[in-house]
Amino acid sequence: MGIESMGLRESKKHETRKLISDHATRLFMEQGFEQTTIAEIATAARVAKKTVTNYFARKEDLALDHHEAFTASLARAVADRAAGESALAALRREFVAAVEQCDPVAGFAGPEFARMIADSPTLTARLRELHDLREEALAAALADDAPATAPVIAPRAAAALLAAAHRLLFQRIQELTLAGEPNDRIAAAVAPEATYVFDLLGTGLGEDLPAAKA
Amino acid sequence: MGIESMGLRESKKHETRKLISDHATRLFMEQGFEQTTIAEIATAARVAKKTVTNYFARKEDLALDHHEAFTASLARAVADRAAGESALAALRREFVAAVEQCDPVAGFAGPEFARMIADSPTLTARLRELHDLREEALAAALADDAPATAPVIAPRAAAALLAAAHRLLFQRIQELTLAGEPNDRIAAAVAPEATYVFDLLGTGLGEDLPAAKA
DNA sequence: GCGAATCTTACACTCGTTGCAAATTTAGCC
DNA sequence: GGCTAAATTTGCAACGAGTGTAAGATTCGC
Repeated sequence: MGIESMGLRESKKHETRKLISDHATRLFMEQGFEQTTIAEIATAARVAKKTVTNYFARKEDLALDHHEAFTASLARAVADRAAGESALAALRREFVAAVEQCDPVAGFAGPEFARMIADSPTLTARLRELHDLREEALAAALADDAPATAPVIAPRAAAALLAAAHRLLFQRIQELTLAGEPNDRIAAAVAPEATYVFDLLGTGLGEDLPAAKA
Repeated sequence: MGIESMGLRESKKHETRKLISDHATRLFMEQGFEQTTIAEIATAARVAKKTVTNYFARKEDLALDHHEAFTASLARAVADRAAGESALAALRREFVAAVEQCDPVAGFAGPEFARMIADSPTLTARLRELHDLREEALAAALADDAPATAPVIAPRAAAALLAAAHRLLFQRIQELTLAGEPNDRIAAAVAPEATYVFDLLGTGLGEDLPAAKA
């Protein structure tokens, strides 16, 4: 159902929310997250400070709002995969595709956005939490498909490793973004690294990888 | 060098820090982390509130103070391993040993302590950060041993997977502690799960593990 | 002792967050 | 259109974490 199908009250709520969020994002980019106060955002959006905190329970939510797509991405890829495809193959395919189209879900954000997160301990912590939620959702999806004979830890173990791979590559993309690399060069650099990481996930660390001590 | 070898000033600083930390820990256990205020801790320790925040920059540090041993544990196990032993083998051995002796570094804490963390979003976030720092330290240690021919992502990839395994098993121990299990039963339950997880790390997820979709 | 360095303290302040009740706006109905 | 009920916005007050500052107290090196 779209905006047209809701009443005036509900539609105004969406407007107000977007109004606040837009001003917040702009100020965060201009001044940084920690340097911007909620009172400042309220003034810019011409609403009461309490209205801001009514819509967004925590300040972090003003910057990292629509995380639903992010936290659900891995679980969805697993749940939606074709019959016979392994979870690893599905997640690998998903990541490669996301890199090709520079999907924000994979870590592609503007340099300003990446800078905003990197400069803020609060946002960095929140992002860590989102990675965790993503892993939990993945574990639940894997548990749905797990054979009854598998140990109970199996889906969580697979989720931990798969989510760790995605998180590492996400951070790598962020890192290159912060270094000023354009998206196409980032994609070119990360693609072979993704191949390496997912191959590693498939075949294991082995007994002497990355290296036995000389 | 021990306490006896330092001057009066330094020795009093240690006393004051321990005094504050002890009162804080006691109050956290009695009332919960979020329910205890810094002012309350200061009053209990008979010092100024500012003295508390001088010693402990953040409230979380009052509960999770000596994290050095934790964040360095994986990197140290890798750096100290015998010649010829793989990083995976060393970390596996390290974890098994930690479980056998119910080491807090592996996740063994009293039920009250586990409850304190689980009930506090602040402490949970801080613990997440400590897991992250531990992974970073491990990546640095692995990078020291990595052959020059390996891709730059290799040590970070191995660290991400190895740290994810340790984090998962840590959480599992916490979870069983919260469920009221005694340490010996936790160790008995986690040992085979550790075997499973580290085997998985060694051999990889494969192409149809944990399961291809039916 | 005595000056210098350091630690402790009190005070004031900013900011995120919450609770509450009044004022405003919208919804549903006559 | 007008009226009541519900929801939203607002202002105000308060709490708690964290910071800066300057004065007082303690310790150090000589």
